[in-house]
Amino acid sequence: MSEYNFKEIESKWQKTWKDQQTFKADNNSSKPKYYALDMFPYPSGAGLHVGHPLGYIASDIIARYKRIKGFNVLHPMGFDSFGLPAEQYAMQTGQHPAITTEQNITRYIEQLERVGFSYDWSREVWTSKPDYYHWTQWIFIQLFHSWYNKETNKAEHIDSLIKKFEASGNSAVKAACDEDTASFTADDWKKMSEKEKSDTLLKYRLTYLADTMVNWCPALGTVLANEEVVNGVSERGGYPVERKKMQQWMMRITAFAERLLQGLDTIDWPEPMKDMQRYWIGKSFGAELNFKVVDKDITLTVFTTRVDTTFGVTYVSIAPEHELIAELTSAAQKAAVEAYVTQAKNRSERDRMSDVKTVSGVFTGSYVINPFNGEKIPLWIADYVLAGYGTGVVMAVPSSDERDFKFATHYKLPIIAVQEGDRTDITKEDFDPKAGTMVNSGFLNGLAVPEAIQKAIKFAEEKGIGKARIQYKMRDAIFARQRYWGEPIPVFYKDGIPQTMEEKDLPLELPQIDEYKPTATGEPPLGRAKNFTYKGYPLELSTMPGWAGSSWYFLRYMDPKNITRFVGEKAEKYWNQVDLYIGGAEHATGHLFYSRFWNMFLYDLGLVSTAEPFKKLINQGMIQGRSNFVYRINGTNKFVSLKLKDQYETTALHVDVNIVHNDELDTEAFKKWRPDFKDAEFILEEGKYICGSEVEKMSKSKYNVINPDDICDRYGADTLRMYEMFLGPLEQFKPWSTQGIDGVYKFLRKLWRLFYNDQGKFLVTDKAPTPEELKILHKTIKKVEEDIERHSFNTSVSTFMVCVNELSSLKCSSKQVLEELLIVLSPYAPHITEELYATLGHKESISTARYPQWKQEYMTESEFEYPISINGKMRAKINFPMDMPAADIEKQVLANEVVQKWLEGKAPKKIIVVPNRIVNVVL
RNA sequence: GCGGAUGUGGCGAAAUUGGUAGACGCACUAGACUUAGGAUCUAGCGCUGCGAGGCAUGGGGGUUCGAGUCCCUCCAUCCGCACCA
Repeated sequence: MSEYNFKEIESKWQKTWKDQQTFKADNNSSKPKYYALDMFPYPSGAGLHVGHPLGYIASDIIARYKRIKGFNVLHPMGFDSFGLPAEQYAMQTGQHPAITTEQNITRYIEQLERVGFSYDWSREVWTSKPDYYHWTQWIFIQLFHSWYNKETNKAEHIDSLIKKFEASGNSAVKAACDEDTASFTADDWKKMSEKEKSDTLLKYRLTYLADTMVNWCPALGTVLANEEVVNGVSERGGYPVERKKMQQWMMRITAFAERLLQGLDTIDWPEPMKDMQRYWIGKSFGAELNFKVVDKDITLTVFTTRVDTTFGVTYVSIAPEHELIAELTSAAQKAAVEAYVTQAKNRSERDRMSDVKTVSGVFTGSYVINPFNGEKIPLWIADYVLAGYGTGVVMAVPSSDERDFKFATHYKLPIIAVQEGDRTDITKEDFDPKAGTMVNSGFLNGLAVPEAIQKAIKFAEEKGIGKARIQYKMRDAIFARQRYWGEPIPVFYKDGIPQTMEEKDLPLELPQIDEYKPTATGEPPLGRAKNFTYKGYPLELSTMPGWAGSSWYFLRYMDPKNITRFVGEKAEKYWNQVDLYIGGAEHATGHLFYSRFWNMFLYDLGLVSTAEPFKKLINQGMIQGRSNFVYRINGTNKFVSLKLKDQYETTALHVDVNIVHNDELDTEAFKKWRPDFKDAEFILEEGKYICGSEVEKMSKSKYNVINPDDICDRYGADTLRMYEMFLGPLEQFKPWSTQGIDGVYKFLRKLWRLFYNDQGKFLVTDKAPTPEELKILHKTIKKVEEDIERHSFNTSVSTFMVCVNELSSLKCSSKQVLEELLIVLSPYAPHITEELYATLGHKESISTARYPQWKQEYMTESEFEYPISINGKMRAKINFPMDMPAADIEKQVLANEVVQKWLEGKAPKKIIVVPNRIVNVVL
């Protein structure tokens, strides 16, 4: 072969790897293990674009690197194949989502294989396959039969809770449970009916049914999770979303709040990612305080982080959704309150968000007593109070809280300063509510804020009017969607009591239905299934949300074919934990959070060996598209070039980036692109039509999608891989551009020419390497190893380029040198290195080679060229032996004539010699 | 508003613990070889100046013999959260 024929080479090796199962991971290996994982994709109809493989290439480099470093590597791929788009498509066309999904996956696999990933395809999982969701359902059942014991601080089987109830009721039980759980004795428990017992236990189960306010999307006919609602409309489709009370399956993730928070300190994740999760959990320290309602037998409890300001409370405000509002409203205020509550409830999420600045509220007519000073203060309803956080009741301290201040000013409520520097009437800029010492605050006067808080809590606890409390922002997760294309929930209802199916009867397969829409009576699509029952009882009609299957798939890869367990014990112990997880930062509060939750739960049950599923996480940045535009003069079929467009009234239109080269439009191709442009005319600048450009998300509708197959056709997979790495730091967001891909392609051809000249003559010899060649090689081995360990892939590509340039200008032909270079390069460019490695006479794949050990002795220099700086300016360069003492260097520097010239006869104040770095002369 | 990230040539970017800023690649310029070149090779390429030199890492200030790197401050862009008491 005289030319670098990447097409032939790549298809040959991809076939060989597949046939010989080169990358099959071994579950019975004595080697150390390494688990490198990509976030598996949702297979969309559009196929892969060049942005998808970015993270996959990085993890593949690491997987291949670890293999030649002697690890047994698990590097799997699969598909998150339940999801809304396939279902939407089914609703429009009637095609079963399973068919759509399978077609898309087939296409994804084809595309992935062309890039030459070293996946162990024998472990492929799809979340929509019954043999997979069997175990998703099984985990759901385990959650249902568990509760969270705050004493042992872990999840336990529900039986241990029932025993406690039987022995002594629930008063001594410390558990994560619903807020409204009433207390009962052992006798009460025994007297309860089946239904009552079931209802009680639901308040403790880790997955439970509850009436909650949900985000209901009428257009999609389903509830949505908070993170699926963006700006008051659905993330997918952009349909309006409203608040609605519905009975839903929930996951008691809040039980794990503290451990999910603490666990962050034990894992190697990007700090911004941890911060997002910390913020999502939203832990705050504070206290609850009781406010007795005047003339009523009601006490309202508030949560506050600033008990120290209690003397400054001038009113108490309550959320419009609060259950006690009717009881708390006086006859005189009844009409006003009802009107306000109705209006507040009907306000959509979107209105509320776009309108955070307006204050609104209404007086209830009731008063409460400030527990610190016994003063009577009014009780207001205000929609800035959230029903779902804390107790839904807030003590308002206008002098120290921005919102309370606004509200008090608006409704002319009194304001009492409780700290030095507090504002009482006008808004002061630079107001720090934690700075001043306490005033007007009885026993707290003169204290600084932290001490005042401690003293106030102590006071409240002693008086029995309140206590310290830790509050989290995080809410329990809704675990049901009224959709078809998801895991059926393995629950049936016997006399209205929810029960889980027997494990031996799993999986509960998705039934066939004739249409994928909700039923006429508003039931989910599963309501259309015939005989959808279990033991004669009706089954749950909701399905699981999208994150169910993805919350544990990393465990299934360890033992994907196991039919008796979600993962075999031995396999789980061996693979243990994902060593490196690469994926997008957009999953911070979704997938990554839920996966940690499920894994921690399984850990409590002794089913997995590590509490945290992902030891190290890297976020790859998104590759954006670069769109091109043409400018059509309004009302004509004339197009004007970029610089001249301001002289006309024009409309910018996206143009297919494939008919634009370096922003110059191929006008002939443009005329053929779409029929209505057949007769297009152009106003050119300097004989060219120049297009405008913009960086946007890659999408079909913007005609800016670059397909990896096209790059593979033109330059080959090895070039694609190296170029994507060369583009810049992995974490960075960057627009796709092929400017520069030639440089990478040239590099690979240059590498090829080290082995074969233009006539196809094999150049490699058994000649002993020269010291210079060894130095170049070993510098490269060391640098690339360091780069991979710190995930700086872009600099490695540069290192390889320098190495090949230098070897080629030395006309290096040494087999020893070239072979070691190939091994080091193989994770980046697996096909070409595999081919060349074979031409050196190897029968085994290069992935079985060992990463060469770099040796300092080849790199050691005898001399170092010192830059000499005078007063911080570089003025000369002088060579000195590596181990020369600083004092000798000093003397010789002063004797140097160039230095003398710059010194102009003056004696230096001091001379700083940094060995093997620099000599600095200070005048 | 709160939290986070980023800012270096015409462009993508390097600079790992403060030590010759701009490695490597693209684009560009000149030359060589060639019937030709979207091939290959050689050289040049931050700005400014004829030159010695001077000026340059978003702006301003500081620490240091020495700052892209550390500290203060301001600005711009992007991302996440957003009435969380």
